[in-house]
Formats: sequence, structure tokens, C-alpha cells
Amino acid sequence: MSKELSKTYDPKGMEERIYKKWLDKNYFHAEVDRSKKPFTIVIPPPNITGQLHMGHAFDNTMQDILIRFKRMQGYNALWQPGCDHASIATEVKIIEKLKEEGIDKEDLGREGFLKRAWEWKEEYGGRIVEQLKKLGSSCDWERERFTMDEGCNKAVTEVFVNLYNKGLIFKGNKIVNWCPVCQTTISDAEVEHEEQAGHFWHIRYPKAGTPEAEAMLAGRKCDAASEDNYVVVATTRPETMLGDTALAVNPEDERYTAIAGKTVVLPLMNKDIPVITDSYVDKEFGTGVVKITPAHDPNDFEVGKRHGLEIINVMNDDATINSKGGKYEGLDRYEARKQVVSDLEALGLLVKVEDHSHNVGTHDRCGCTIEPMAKAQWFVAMEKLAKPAIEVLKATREGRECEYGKLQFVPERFDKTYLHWLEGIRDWCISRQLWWGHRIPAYYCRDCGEVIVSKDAPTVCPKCGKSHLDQDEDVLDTWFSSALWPFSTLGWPEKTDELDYFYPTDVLVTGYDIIFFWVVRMVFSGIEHTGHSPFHTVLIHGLVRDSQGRKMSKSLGNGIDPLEIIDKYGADALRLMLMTGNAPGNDMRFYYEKVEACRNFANKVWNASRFIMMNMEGKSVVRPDEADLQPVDKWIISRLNTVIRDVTDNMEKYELGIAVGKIYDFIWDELCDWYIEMVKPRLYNSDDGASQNAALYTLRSVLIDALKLLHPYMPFITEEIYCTLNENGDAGACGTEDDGNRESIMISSWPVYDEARAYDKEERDIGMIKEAVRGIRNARTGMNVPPSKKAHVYIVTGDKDICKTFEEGRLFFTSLAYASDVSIQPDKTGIADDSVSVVIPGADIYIPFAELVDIKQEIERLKKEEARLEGELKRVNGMLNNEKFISKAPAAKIEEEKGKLAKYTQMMEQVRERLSQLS
RNA sequence: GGGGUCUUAGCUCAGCUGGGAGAGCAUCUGCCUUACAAGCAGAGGGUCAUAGGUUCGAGCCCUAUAGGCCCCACCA
Repeated sequence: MSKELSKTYDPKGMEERIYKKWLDKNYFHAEVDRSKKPFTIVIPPPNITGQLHMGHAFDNTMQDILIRFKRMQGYNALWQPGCDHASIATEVKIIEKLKEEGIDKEDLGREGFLKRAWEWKEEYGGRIVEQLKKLGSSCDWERERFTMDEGCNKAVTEVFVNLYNKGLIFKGNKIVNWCPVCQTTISDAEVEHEEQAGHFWHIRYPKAGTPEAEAMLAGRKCDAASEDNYVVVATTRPETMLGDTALAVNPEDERYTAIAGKTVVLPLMNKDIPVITDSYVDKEFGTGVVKITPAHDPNDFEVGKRHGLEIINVMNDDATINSKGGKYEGLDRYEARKQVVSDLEALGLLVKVEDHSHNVGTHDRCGCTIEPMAKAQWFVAMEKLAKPAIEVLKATREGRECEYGKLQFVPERFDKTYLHWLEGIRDWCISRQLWWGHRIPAYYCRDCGEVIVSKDAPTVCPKCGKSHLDQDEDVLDTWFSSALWPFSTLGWPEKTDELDYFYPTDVLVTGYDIIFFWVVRMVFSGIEHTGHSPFHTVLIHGLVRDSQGRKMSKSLGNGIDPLEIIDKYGADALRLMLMTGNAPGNDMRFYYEKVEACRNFANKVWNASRFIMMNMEGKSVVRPDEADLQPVDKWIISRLNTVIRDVTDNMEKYELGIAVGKIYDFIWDELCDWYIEMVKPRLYNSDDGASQNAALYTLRSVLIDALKLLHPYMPFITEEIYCTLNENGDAGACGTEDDGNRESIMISSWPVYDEARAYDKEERDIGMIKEAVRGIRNARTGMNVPPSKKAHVYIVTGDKDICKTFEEGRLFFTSLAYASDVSIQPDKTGIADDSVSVVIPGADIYIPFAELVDIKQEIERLKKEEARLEGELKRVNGMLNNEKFISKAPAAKIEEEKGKLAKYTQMMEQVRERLSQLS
């Protein structure tokens, strides 16, 4: 029973049906199979809170293309899917939802909250997975994982305990980034710096024992104040002075040698603090004196450590001033700032206020200004871990062997981003004051204070033997578990077959915005725990922006929902749009016009296929003898062959945009606009069965290979056509041996370049015919000849080979160049003088239009051609007459230019001769 | 302060290791030619940001300049 394609391309319904078929057939599933080479990609796990957005569509399209390509090439391709628990993002969402119900997180308690969170995950966690399916993603859904499932939790615990035992995880009191809104620490990577307009307050600190100090302590302005008795400090954050424990000057600063080592009185707090010297202080900046607040500034913290200063944290977790802040207790940090400034002013201690813009750290999630605070938190010591991660990339770039495997970024420029971050890396704060996440496997003995870090919860304290143990309340940074994703999903820490076979994985595809968050952490984790870089290539892409180049965002409301696009234009069109005309790592803009153009291409493919099938209807198409193939058949086969080679090459180099451009051009220009048109007369003429069969066979086999090349990009339409074709007979493809797999294009084999199908002569011959046809069309348009007006075409050439070429191609002039008749002759006998002429290398073409020809116009046209050729000749002669070019340029280039010289010279002669005839 | 990146046709962008400037959209002209008007055939349109340099030869490599964007950074 033969099946037909519907009249118009309509992806609706079709895509869903095909996806279901793929699932039913289990094509996406990969099992360990040692007879095949694995190719593995792990998905960047989308957040369970997430909805599919253009970024996901972009990212996953690229991965699907690579996976489908490799699968067709015969690799055992595994695309490992899953979702991320997204600790803080999810927790925030759930808190919001609870709020709607009038419930406070604390009311539920930890247990109750987690129960709700899991329910939430069950309800919404699968949503994005369903959306990925609409895109056509060929993930192995049987292997779907979750960063907080049992296996991942086991991996996390294992890693934590390992690193702790090696001393690479430690609990320490350090300055951390504290988000007062989310009430948790965040890592450096989660802090966004933004330039803010602020002020520079110059504040007097009176020297101890002076009348100025006495007055201040008494709470009044000093009537006879002398500047000599003050030290002036400039600060952008006056409220932090409540926690000052010193002033600092540069030891080299002669202005302050007298005061160094002495004592000043801290205003408002009215206590003595020392003036210390530290080379950290920049003499040139501000007043050259820095207030030191070890609890609220990372630099001050370091200075404080060096000098044994007290660390006084003056803030609560919500960034209000605490009891250490004296009378300011309870005020928000910004209210406190105002109050402090006005109090200083009242005491005559405010010298001046300058405008000053400075960088303020904000939380990337909530936008709140980060408060640096000294807190006891868990950290990963990064220095040791960073080294091999740096080494593996450098070794790969320098072509050295490396025990950790290979690592490269595509495009290469992201090497620098990666290296720069790793080389300046600081310890990673991993504890979070949240509930949704992997709980830290540390336990504290209530009796003796012993800290126990262990995979299994201890029941008694190993030190004191008592059983009053409390687990650490905190959970881990969500990226701590994502960092293990490439191997935790394959079974690590168990030594599974999967891990052994699929790991290290091959390519990681992600946006440049998460190199720090994720890529870096996966690499050092992979090396530390498995000994290998988790992938050899990181393929980086940019952002999808709106048509005005703005980032798509919820707040701007300029996001475009990929699902709507899929609904309207089809997933294939969306996928093609995302991959077309974009270079790796670059941002792109979203335009509806672009999607439409891609949908139009799908329609083109659809209709060309429909045309081919229509013509095969009722005929049994068989593999023709080589002798039955006509030059034009060999031409398209040869062109396809080249495209197969180039596309494969581009895809192997991750040049996905270039590759699909070549497929697009081949299908639209060469196959549809030329080959199909050239072959039509043969299809409509059943008298020459062998020729018809050869044309049909070629059409069919070229189409199949073209569809195969296109399949990774446009999986649905190619599958639909491929299957329909195969239900209607079985003529095989040209670039592939019969692989016996006709039931789906996605498991068919990738076309391979074949030397035997490179037909150089036919490529040249058909190229010449195309040029002649184009020339005739061109001339006709120039003369305003309507298509309905057919004309006799005379081809004049003395060259036997050229003559033969045109002899074989004479039909093309009838069908493509509006010829009523075609004469091929060695001279101009019988051709009217007032014909339009077209010059191609080796032949003159004349078209007598009689009354239609305007000789003046014709002369003008020829003169234009003459000028063009003059330009070309000038350029070629310039090169060939240049001795240095002759002596230094490669021989092949010289030959090429000599060939052009001959060609243009000949054409020029023909044009000039024709011109002299006319005038 | 450091690093990256961009500046190519009216618009959005390609242009891989240096060797005669491309695509899509838009514009103009002519076509409902029985696969496709979501189409066909043609046309116009670019001193490849500027100035130097390397080279036989530069959109491509180097340097500087101008402008745009991005990332990193503890100058209070």
C-alpha cells in the first residue's frame, strides 16, 4: 500500500506522532555495547522549576544535532538526561507558593517543608522534560536522573567525606557573601557586581587623649578643634564603623608616621582602637587612612588576621544592626547609615561628603545587595583542585599528553575565561542556610563539641561516647551536586559498566554564562574523583536575544516561548532557525522572519519530496547501470558527494551553522532549482525507460542522502519523508551502502564521501551549461523579453568537446532557457546579425529576437560585459606580471590565475568581435 | 584596573587554516511554467569602522585609534 505526503507541509500532529514512534521503538536508549564506540553527552540538567525557554531550545538543539549525527555515524550514542533540584531557586518558589496559602516556611518545619518540596517536584518537575520532547530531543529517557535522587545523594556524600578527609573541605570562619533577603550565604560566582552611585564620607577619628576626644566622649562638638588631633578616614559605608577595630595606614606614608602605633577613639562607639600599618593601604587613595572592619569587608578581614584584630560582626542575618552596634541596634543597615552620618555631623566629625561611584555586589537571584560577613561556613579549598583543571586544558592546547585526558573549548577564546577564573580562584563556600538540597553530612556532639563527617549518620560520638549528636543544619550549594553530574549519573561511586564504558563523556554543550558555575566545577571534580576530565570538548553557545538585542527576561516581558513557535511553525523550523547563520559562542537575535524563512525551507523540502514521489508513482525504480547515468545525474551525484564530505567535516569540527548552510544551499539551489528542473523532460518522457529510471533513481537516492544530512537539524520532516519514501519502494541512497535499516532515518547510516562518485568532467560540463542558461535568462530579462516569447538558440563553437557537451544538454535550453529550437554549429551561418548574444568561455550564443531587439541596448549590455572583463583581466594580469607573485606564490595558484587569464582573454575577444559587428 | 568581543548590502548576520565580497529578510522588475506564490526567473545595493604595518597578495594576521557590547576585579 503506498502512502502519500499531504499536499502542504504541516508539522502539527506529525511531530508528535513521529516522536511517539521513536519512543515506542526505543531508539533513544543506549546500552553498554563494547562492539561499538560510545559517544556521550550529559544534558545540562534544567531546573525542576523551569519552563522551556529559548536558551534551552538552543542548547538542546545543538546537543540533539551532535547526538543524532554520531548515532547515524554508528556510535553508541548516549544523551543522558535529568533535572536539577536547583536548591535556592526551588526553595524560593515553594516559599512563594506557601505564602499564597498563608503558610510560613517555619510553621511547617524542616520535615513538613521538604515533604511539600517533593510533592512540588513530582507535580512540576516533569514539565520541562515534556517540553524538551516537543523539541525532538533524543535523550535516553530511561536513564533520566535527578540531582537529588538516591544515587546522586550517595555521590555527593562520598565526595564530601573524601574531600573532608583530604583536608580539601573545611569549616572556617571567613568572610562570605551573605544575602540578607534569602538569608543564606552564596558563592562568589553568584555575586553580580554593579556600578552604583554612592558617596565618600570623610570622617574625623579623634586621637586618644586629646581635647577633641574628650569632647566627643562627652557627646558634644569640640569648640576649639584642631585638625592635628584628628585622623580623617574616607569610607563608602559609614555604618560599618560600628564594627571598626583599627585604622590602618601605609608604613611608607610619611604623613602618618607619627600616628602609627598610637590610638584613636572610634566615634559613636567611644572606644579606643589602634592605628596599625599595613602595605595593603594605598597612599594615593582617599585620605590614605583606612578604617578596618574585619567582620564586614574581605580586605579588612585579611588585615585583621595579620594583626590579630578582634572581629566584631555588627549585623543580624537580615542586615539590621545587632546588639554589638550600640544604640543603632535594630536599625536596617541603610537607616543606620543615615543615622550614623547625622550623628557624626552633630559631633562635628563629618568633614565632607563626596560623590563616588563604586561597585556593589548583588545577589544574582534576588538582586539584593550582598553583605560581606564573617561567618563559620563550609568551604572547598580550591588551590589544589584548580591546578590539574588548568593543566588539562593547557596540555590539550599545547598538544601534550595529560594524565587527566583532554579538554578544549569551542570556540577557543573561552579558554581564557576558564583559565582566568581558575587561576584567581578563591575557596568555594558551599554551605547554604536552606532546607531544599543535599544536607551536609557533618554531625556535632552536643557534649564534647566533636565534629564528625561521615557517610552514615553516627549514633554515638567517637570521642566522648555520648549519643547527643546533631546533624549540620545546612545544605550544599546546588552546584556541588551538578559538579558531579557527568559521573554520578553513570553510577559513580559504584564501579558500574556504564561508568566504565560511557565515561569520560565526549562533549558538553552549554552557554558561556555558566562556565564558572558549572563547567569549571565539573572539570576539577571529575579529575579529583575519577582521574579524568569529564569531557574532551566544551561547546559554548551564546544567548538568544530579542529582535532588539535585549536579553530575554521575565521582567521585560520580551521572552518568546519556544513552545508557541513550535506550535505555529514546527520544531524543525525552530531548530533550523537556531542553527542557521550563527557562529559558536555568539549571541543571536530572534526574528519571526527568520523562523518563517526556515519554515519555508521545510516546505521546500516537503514539496520537492512530494514531486519526486509523484513521479515514481507506479514505476519500479531500480539501480541503473553506470552507463545509463547522464552527465547531469553524475553532476548532482558528484555535487552531493562533495557536500557529504564538507558537511561531515564541518560537523566534526562543531561548525554546525556552516554545515547546515551547505545542506540548505545544496537542497534548494542545486537539487531543486537545477537538477529537478533539468530532469523534468526525462521524467515526463516514458519512451526512454532507461533514462527515466536513471533520473528517478538519482532523484530518489540524492534526496535520501540529503535528508540524512539534514536529519540532525530537522529530525521530524526528514523522518516523515524518509519513511514515506521507503514505503514506496527501495532504491537506496548514493552516499551509503544499504544498511538494511529502512524503518527510521534516525537509525540509518550517515552518508560517506566516495572517491568513485567524484565526477569532475560532469561537474565542469554541467557548470558550463548552467552558465549558458543563466546567460540567456539574463540577456532576455535585459531585453525585456517575456517568458512566453520563445526563441531559437544558436550555439556557436569550434571546440569539439564543448560541442558535445551542448549536444548532450540541448534539451536544457528548451526547458530552462525558453528555446524554441537549439542549433549547435561551428560558425555563424544563418544567424541574424541583430541577435542578442551571450558570451561564455569557448562558445558564443545567439538568440535572434527580430523586432524585439534594440541594438543600442544590446551594445550597451555588451559594453558592460566588456568593462567587467577588463577589470578581471587587469587584476589577473596584475598578478601574473608581478615577478614577486610568480616567484613566491604557490604553483597551483599561479596555474589557476593563468587559466583565468586564458578564459577571460578568450571571452574578451568574443565580446569585442561581437561589438565590432554591431557598430 | 584586567581580559574578551564586535564594527561587512537598508536590517539581522555568515565568511573555516590570508588567494576573485555571501545568505536570509527588505527593495525593484517579470512570471499563477501541472512539486512548491511558504514559489520561479532576474536586478539594484558594500572605500568589509579609521590609520598604519607584515605579505607577491589582507574582510581575515600585527599595532594604534574611535565607538558598541560582555565578563572578571578587595582600591577603602
